[in-house]
Amino acid sequence: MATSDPVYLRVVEDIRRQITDGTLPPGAPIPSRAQLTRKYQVGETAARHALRVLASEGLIIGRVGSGHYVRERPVLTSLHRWRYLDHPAPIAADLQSQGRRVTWEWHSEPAEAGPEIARRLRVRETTTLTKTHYVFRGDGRPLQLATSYEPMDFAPHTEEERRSLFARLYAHGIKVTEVVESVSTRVPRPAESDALDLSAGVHVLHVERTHWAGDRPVETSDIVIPGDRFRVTYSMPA
Amino acid sequence: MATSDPVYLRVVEDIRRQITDGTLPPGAPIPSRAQLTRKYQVGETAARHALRVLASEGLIIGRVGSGHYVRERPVLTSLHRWRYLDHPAPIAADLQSQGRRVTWEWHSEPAEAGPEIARRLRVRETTTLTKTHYVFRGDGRPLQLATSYEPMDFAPHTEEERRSLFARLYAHGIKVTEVVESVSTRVPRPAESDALDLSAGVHVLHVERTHWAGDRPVETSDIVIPGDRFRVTYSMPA
DNA sequence: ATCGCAAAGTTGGGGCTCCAGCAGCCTTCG
DNA sequence: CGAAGGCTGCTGGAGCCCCAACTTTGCGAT
Repeated sequence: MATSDPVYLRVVEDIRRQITDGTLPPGAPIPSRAQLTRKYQVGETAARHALRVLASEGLIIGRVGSGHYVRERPVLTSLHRWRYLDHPAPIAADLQSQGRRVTWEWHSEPAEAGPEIARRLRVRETTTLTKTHYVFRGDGRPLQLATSYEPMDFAPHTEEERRSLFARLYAHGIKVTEVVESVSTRVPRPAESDALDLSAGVHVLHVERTHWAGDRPVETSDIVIPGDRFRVTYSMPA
Repeated sequence: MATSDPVYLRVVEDIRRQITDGTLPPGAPIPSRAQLTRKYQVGETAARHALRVLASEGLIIGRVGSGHYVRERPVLTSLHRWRYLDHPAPIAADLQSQGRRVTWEWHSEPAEAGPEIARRLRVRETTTLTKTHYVFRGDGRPLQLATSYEPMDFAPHTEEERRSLFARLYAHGIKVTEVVESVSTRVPRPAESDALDLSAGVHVLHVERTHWAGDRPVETSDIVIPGDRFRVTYSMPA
C-alpha cells in the first residue's frame, strides 16, 4: 500500500501472494537470493531478509545447498513460537506497561500449611512454610493482592532475592517447568474488599497459581484482582 | 557444547539464561548492538541477529531509538497464551489439553455493528458485520460462550476456514500484530445463565478481545466463561 | 527552576562482501 | 562403462558500513 514500505516487504508480499493464490504450489522452488535481487531490483540484504521472514512464517523452507521451497503444509510457526517466561508480580508488571507507576509492599512470616496449601504443595498440614502477603498499588490505588507460600528452605531473605522467584529457585538448582493456574470469580472477603477499596457488588478474580519443578510443587500463591475491568495488551513478537 | 556453534547463538543463549535466571528482570534493558559487539567480541551482524532472535521468541522487545528490554508477561496472558491458532476458543483449547473432549457449535449471521462494536472495530454503527455466536461444551456440559464480530470481507465461508482466524487473515495478507483484552467479572445475563447452566450467585468472567493488524482492528469478540473454577496449565519453553 | 534544543545513542532498513558447507551435475579418468 | 573428482549454485553465518527515524539526556538560556 504505502509506497515507502520497506523493500523487503514488497518481496515478501509478492511471494506470499503467489503462495496463497496457488501460483507457487507446495514444493515449488523459490527464486534464489541472486535471482531475487535481479527480479525485484533489490539488494542482496533485502532478498535474504525476505526469504528469512517467509521461512520464519513457515511458508517456505530453506535447504542448504539446494534452495528455498514452498512448504507442503504451511504452518504459522511464528504464532506457535510465541512463548513466554513467567515472572512474579505479572499483573502489576502489565499495568506498568501502561505507564502507571506500580509499587508494592510485602509482609513475610512463617505459617503452618493448613489443609488447602498442604494439598497444593504436597506437604503435611503441620509443615511450616514461608507465607508472604503482597499488596500492589498503581499510582497509589490498590490493584492486586497476592499471598505466596513456599517451603522455608528457599524462601527469600533479602529484598534482592524477593525480586524473582525464578532466580531464587535457580540458585537452588531448581528449574520451574510448569505453571498451573486455576481461575475463578467470587465474592470478595471483607479484608479483600477493604484492601482493594472495592465498591459494593464487585466480585474479584481469583487466580490460584502453583509453580512446579518437574513433579514437585515449589511455590503456590493466591492472587486476587478486582473484578472491574482491567486491560491486558500484548503484541506479537516481530 | 559444540565449540563451532554459530557465534550469535552464544549471545542468544547467554542473554536467555540471564533472563530465565532473573539476572535480567522484566523491563531491564538489554545491551545495545554496539555494547554486545564489545562485550561478546562479535561482529555487529551477530549482535543484531541475536537480538532479532530473542525478539522473535518474545523474550525481549525492541523500541526504536531507545533499546531492547526484557518483556513483561501479564498473568492473564496465560489464559490464552500461544494458542491463538485455535480461534476463538483458547480456553476450550486448554481444556482439550486436559483430555476432555471439547465440542462446539456456532451460528453465523450478518448483523449491524451497533455503537459498542462500532467503537471497537472503528467502523460506522450501520456497518454490516458477520456476527458469529459460539457455544463450547466439554463432555456435553457448556463451558464457554463467545460472540465474534468481523468485517464481511474476510469472514469464513467454510468449516475449514472457520478453524483459524489467523490463517484466514493471513490468506488476506493481514498479520495480527496485537491482541488487546479487557477482563472483568459481572453478573451473567439471563440468556448466559441459561446457556451456561449456571447456579445462582455465580458470576461470569467476561473477556472482551480485539485483534489488531497494525493500527486497524480486524476482529473483536466477547467471551463469557463461568466464574466457577477452571484450570489453565502451561509449561516453560525448553 | 524550568523550558527548549541540540547532541548522542539506539533501532531498523538496506547495501556489499567473504566464506564454509552442501547438492547437483558434468567431466574426466581408470 | 562407471566411479571419482571437480565445478557451480545455493544457503546460512559473519563482518562492516551508511542512513533515517526516534528517544533520551544533558546543557544552556531564560
